Amino acid sequence: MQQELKSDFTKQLIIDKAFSLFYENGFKSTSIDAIMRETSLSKGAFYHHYKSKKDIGLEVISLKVEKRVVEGMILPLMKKGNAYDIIVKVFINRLKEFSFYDKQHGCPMNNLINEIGNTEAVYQKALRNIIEQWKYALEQLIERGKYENSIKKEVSSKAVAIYLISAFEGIRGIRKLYDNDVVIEDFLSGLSSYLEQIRV
Amino acid sequence: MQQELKSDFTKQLIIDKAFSLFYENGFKSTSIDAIMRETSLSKGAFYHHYKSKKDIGLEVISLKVEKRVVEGMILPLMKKGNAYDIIVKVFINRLKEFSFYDKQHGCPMNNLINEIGNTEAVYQKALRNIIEQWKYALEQLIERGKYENSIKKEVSSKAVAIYLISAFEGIRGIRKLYDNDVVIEDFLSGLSSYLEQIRV
DNA sequence: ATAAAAAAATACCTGTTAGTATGTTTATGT
DNA sequence: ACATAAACATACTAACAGGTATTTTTTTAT
Repeated sequence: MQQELKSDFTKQLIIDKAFSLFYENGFKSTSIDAIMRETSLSKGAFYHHYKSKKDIGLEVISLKVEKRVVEGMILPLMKKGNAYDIIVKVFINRLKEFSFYDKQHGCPMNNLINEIGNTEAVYQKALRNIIEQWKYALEQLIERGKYENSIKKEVSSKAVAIYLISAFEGIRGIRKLYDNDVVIEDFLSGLSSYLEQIRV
Repeated sequence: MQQELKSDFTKQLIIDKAFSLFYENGFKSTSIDAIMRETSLSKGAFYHHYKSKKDIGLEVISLKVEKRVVEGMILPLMKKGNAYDIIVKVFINRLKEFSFYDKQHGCPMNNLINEIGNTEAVYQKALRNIIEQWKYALEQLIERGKYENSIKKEVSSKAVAIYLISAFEGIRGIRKLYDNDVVIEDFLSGLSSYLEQIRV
């Protein structure tokens, strides 16, 4: 039992450090050596727990990246309350509240989508799965908003959902090119106006 | 004179092959050896014309990537005609007309933004420069549309411009995760509705 | 024709990479 | 207590990376 705890702890440590390095320097630029240097463990420890770099990449996507999107963008959509208000709150507030570090490094998911999203089918599938979850939750909320009469009945839930997600991921990338938030402020203004148009 | 032509030809060949490989496999995953294998020339030829990988990266950005965005998304905005119609045409049509290859590999600029946009100041600047040109041209066109009464006077040109660009780049990344165009069709529906809202 | 310079090729160097083979330490079940 | 297996460490390999040094080939100006 003590052994299992130790194993779980080590695996979690490796995943956490791997996520940070992938986020800061990219997936391809991060070596197994660099990850294990961060954990203060050896390469032997890594290959005892994971079978390849691809393996840890998939673990990071499904455990860390997905968790981040679920907690930051999906679960908040499922709360009770006015559907329109929830969308505004989640999209606008999340963008406003990113740390400097997060703004500088962009969206971990979007970074991976653009760096390795079309290189290997397994990465593609793991990342697509996150987008699908997000898209589905947002579509459901918009449907609810139409039903509860806080969102216009004429809008297409699918269309609004993918349009919102695309815009959000897009600005997260573009912001990486700047040293200030001007571009985010303009974006927020555009987003607010857009949301006004789907409001009932 | 013959020598200069030869030199120019070789440099262009290297840039073209480098662009294709960066686009298909990413910047970091593309080696100088791989580029020169494509040109059927030697490494010596590469280092005769360029001083480093960073050097060719910047050349590809400012000559190939920028050209692509300018020709595909910026110059078409500057044509004569109804401003609103031009925006619809450029954004909708361009997205519809991408080849399978282009849809699969995403936007070369967006790929680079997310892969190396925050690693080196020189890359950041070169890529930011393209975004700024695009943003400026779009803002100008929206202003013209307001003046000519094809676009609502209440909208913020800056806000609409960055919102449109973000959404466009965002969907180009997300599309990489899929094997079909469903996500693009939904996006186009969302984009059309959005544009309807800024129409006078 | 020939010297100088540009273009390109060859061979190499040093560091890094993912991954393996093999050993040592630590926990576990009997 | 002891055999077994898991956890981890050490040392290595083979391929590949970016870059350099040096030589050969081609062009150009005189």
